[in-house]
Amino acid sequence: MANMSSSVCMETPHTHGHPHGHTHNYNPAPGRDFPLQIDSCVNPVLDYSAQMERYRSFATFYKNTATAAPFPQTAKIARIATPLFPSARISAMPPWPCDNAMLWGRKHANVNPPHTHHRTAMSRAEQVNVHMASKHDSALSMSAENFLSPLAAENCRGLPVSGAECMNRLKPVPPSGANGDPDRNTTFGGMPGLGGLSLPPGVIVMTTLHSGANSSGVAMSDSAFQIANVADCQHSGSSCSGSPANGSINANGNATGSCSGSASGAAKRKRKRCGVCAPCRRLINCGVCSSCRNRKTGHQICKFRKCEELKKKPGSSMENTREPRQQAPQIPFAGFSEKCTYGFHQTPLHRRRMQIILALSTQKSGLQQVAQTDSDGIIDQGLLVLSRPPGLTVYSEQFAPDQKNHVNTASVSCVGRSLHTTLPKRRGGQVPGTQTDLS
DNA sequence: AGGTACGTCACT
DNA sequence: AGTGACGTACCT
Ligand SMILES: [Zn+2]
Ligand SMILES: [Zn+2]
Repeated sequence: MANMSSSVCMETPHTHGHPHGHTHNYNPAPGRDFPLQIDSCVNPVLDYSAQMERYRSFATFYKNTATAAPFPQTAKIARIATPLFPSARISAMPPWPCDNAMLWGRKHANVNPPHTHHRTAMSRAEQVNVHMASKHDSALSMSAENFLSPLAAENCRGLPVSGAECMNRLKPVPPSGANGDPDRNTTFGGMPGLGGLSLPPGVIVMTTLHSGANSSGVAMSDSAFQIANVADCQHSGSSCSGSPANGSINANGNATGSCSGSASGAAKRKRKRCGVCAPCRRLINCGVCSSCRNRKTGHQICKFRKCEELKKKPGSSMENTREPRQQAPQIPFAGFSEKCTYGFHQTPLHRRRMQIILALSTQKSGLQQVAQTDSDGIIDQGLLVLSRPPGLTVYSEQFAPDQKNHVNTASVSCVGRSLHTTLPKRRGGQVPGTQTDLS
């Protein structure tokens, strides 16, 4: 605690990549991590609009019909979400109506190991996951207090600290994951900056103007939280090429190709989700689609999470067969083989400015970092924050307010992966629940 | 045992 | 095509 402020790592935007000669400096190669940079305001938006419309209708329906707890799992979520969003406990409402504990890394994802799947059209930098559920403020109440005080932006600036100190945060923390009791000091709980003024080890500052189109008044904060299951390549050295048995999300040693037991079981073999497509990377159930609503009897995954591959007919795209050929392109998460939890949060500042915060945490080591916009500036360049290996490297990359669609989109790169989020500009009682699986 | 979700079918 | 239901594979 004494070093709350001293443990802050912060780089200024000019660093643009090689502040300390860290191992994993990010080369902002356009087209690599952010191939959609240019049209990121187009495709994602379309996606957003489509889903938004859909969600609205669902939400409207539920607003009128459902009353207390349309989603019985809410309590569970609230409990699970607590470490990140304390008020969730208070309100007993999840940030979004869904029932997915997996999103917090406590559930197992049944997916094909990456190397057995031939990815098709999925760019890892694709932007997806626009989740919006029309709800009331109750659902939003968790935002501001839960994540970061609006003042934090001001307070976090200009706190030069050596990367070494960031390493202090690397001390192992009991995997809250076990489940059950995610009490404070786990995951984000140990992130002092999220509740008050000081900041966690890493701080990125990305800035932008919040073109608040309308709503001159101050809006409440919105946030989109994401959990990333960072399946990494056995840090240092052996990449995860061969065995899927390393305990990361994609590595549930299942019988993907090897068919456990009976080789010719044929017939009823269930295909498994690819784990890499956009829907697969989405970890949070929307809670409002037909599958979510009908989960009890339908036994179907959320429509927004339905694997693209599984949507295809079993026969098509010889993908289903075995043959790995070569593992899907994977970005090395150097020295980072843990699940990573991250959340975006935006808070309106004075005068149309919007602060975007990215908080990131590994569940096991407790490594935490936060990236956020500051109140004046220019975003463009990302800066990097970090701690050294096996730390995280976070770069702010892009923040783009979209006037027409009233959303803000933020993209950052984290340990080689891009994270993207879309947040509603106005409070409107909408709670984005986006997520991206980084694996 | 219990949860998740794939495959499939019936109904609309 | 969308939805709801069921059986059940595959997990923990
Ligand atoms: Zn859904
Ligand atoms: Zn998939």
